[in-house]
Amino acid sequence: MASKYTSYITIERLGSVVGQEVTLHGWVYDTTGKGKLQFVKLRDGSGVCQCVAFKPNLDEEVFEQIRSLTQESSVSITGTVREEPRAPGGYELDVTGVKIYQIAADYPITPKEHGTEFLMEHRHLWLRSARQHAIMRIRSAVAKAIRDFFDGNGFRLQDSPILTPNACEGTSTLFETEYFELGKAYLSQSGQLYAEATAMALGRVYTFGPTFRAEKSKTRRHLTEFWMVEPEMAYFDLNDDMDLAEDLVEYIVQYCLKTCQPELATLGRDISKLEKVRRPFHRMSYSEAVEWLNKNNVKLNKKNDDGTESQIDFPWGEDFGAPQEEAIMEQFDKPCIIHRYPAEVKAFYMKRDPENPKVALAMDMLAPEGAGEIIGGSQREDSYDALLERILHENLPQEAFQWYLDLRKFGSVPHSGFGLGLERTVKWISGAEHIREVIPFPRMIYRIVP
RNA sequence: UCCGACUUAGCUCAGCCGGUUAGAGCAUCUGACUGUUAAUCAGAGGGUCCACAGUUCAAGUCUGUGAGUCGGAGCCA
Repeated sequence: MASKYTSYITIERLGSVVGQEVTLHGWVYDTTGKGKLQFVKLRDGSGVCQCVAFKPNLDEEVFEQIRSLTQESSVSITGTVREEPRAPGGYELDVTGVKIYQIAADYPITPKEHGTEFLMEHRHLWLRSARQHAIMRIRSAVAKAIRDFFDGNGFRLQDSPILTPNACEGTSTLFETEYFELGKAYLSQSGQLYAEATAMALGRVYTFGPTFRAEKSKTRRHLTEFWMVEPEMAYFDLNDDMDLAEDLVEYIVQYCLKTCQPELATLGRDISKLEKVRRPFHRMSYSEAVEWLNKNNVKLNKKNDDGTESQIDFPWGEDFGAPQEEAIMEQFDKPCIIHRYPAEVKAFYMKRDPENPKVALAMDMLAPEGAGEIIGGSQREDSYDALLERILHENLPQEAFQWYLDLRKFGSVPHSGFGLGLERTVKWISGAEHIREVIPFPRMIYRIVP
């Protein structure tokens, strides 16, 4: 990576200084030795470089300092860069000098196996290990791909508020806090309503920030605090919305393939699966999906009144759960968009399909390899009367939504948008087992430390 | 909120049908070693068996209650 801040060399740029004496600044990743020969793997955030100290070639004092280094000690090591096929990474440093900042004692995360509970308690240190380091670099790349994609397509970044006066969709449980004399405030579960307002001002906008859900979810794909990007576009209908979602996801995946090969290799990710993520993706309507489920005998587990369970054909009108989505996705090796869900199971602001008022112009994008839902979106209701009717029907406080209704009063236009979950996308691309591994400090129902 | 699992050394785990002084590997410390990749070899130290109550001659092991953690469902990104 080009940078003007090159006052010292970093490990990822070692290839450009072969034969020269340089000083690396970092932390001891691992040490091993064989008497007069000592190996120190040094990491500096950009990579890992093996440094070799051979006693007969060095001052007694320098060799003893090298020998005293422990895992995660902070140190600057000077030496000559050499190409060395035996070294991981291909380059090696022949040590000539060392400056110790701190000898670290009893670093808890050893190169041996650990359980996730232990690692999560040491999340602040776990981030230094190779797998987590690779995942965090992929997360950074996904975020950059998202910003590049929108910035390059005429979108403007418009931040939406995190403190909000009311529930956005009225369904999910929110974190609550006192807000001076104005009563209760809630942490935002979506910036969408505000994005609709800024889209009416700037045409195409996106909000990208943290979002909060107080649901007591305990699964490997849920966080209570996660990052979501939400584009909102004036004069986009549902088809435009789905096209944009496909373009975005294709761009993100291809960008990671282009810029994160070493990270994907560290994670042992099957690249060929990601290479297949090319437009066009699969699409099917909810009704087609229900038909497919019943044709393929994917039954719905239904609890009877007496507590027993029975398996029934999937009834039109019921929302899909994880088992249905997984069954549908098993047949695909790239994402699939399911659109036109029953209006009853979807949010109040989604526009009904003029051709079939029973369904909403909604869409979800499911990712393959069991990654599940990464996008949810819709064309928005743009008729004042229809939106007001929905608000009243859902028993939402009309006053709180007056500004939102105003958008349908003063120059209402067809418009659409969606939300893409950053962590779910990173989890899919990196192949991480659990969503808690793809955000530096995950917030989950039973964990807020560290 | 519902269902299920787990808790023994710093870490990962074993511990039989309840039976003597609690086991291994790794990590740590000491020593040997010129190419290690989770090095190897020799030695040393390291335990409130999650907590409380109960059954029993005897509980890490059986029973009950509680706590903590994890997984799944629902909700959704």
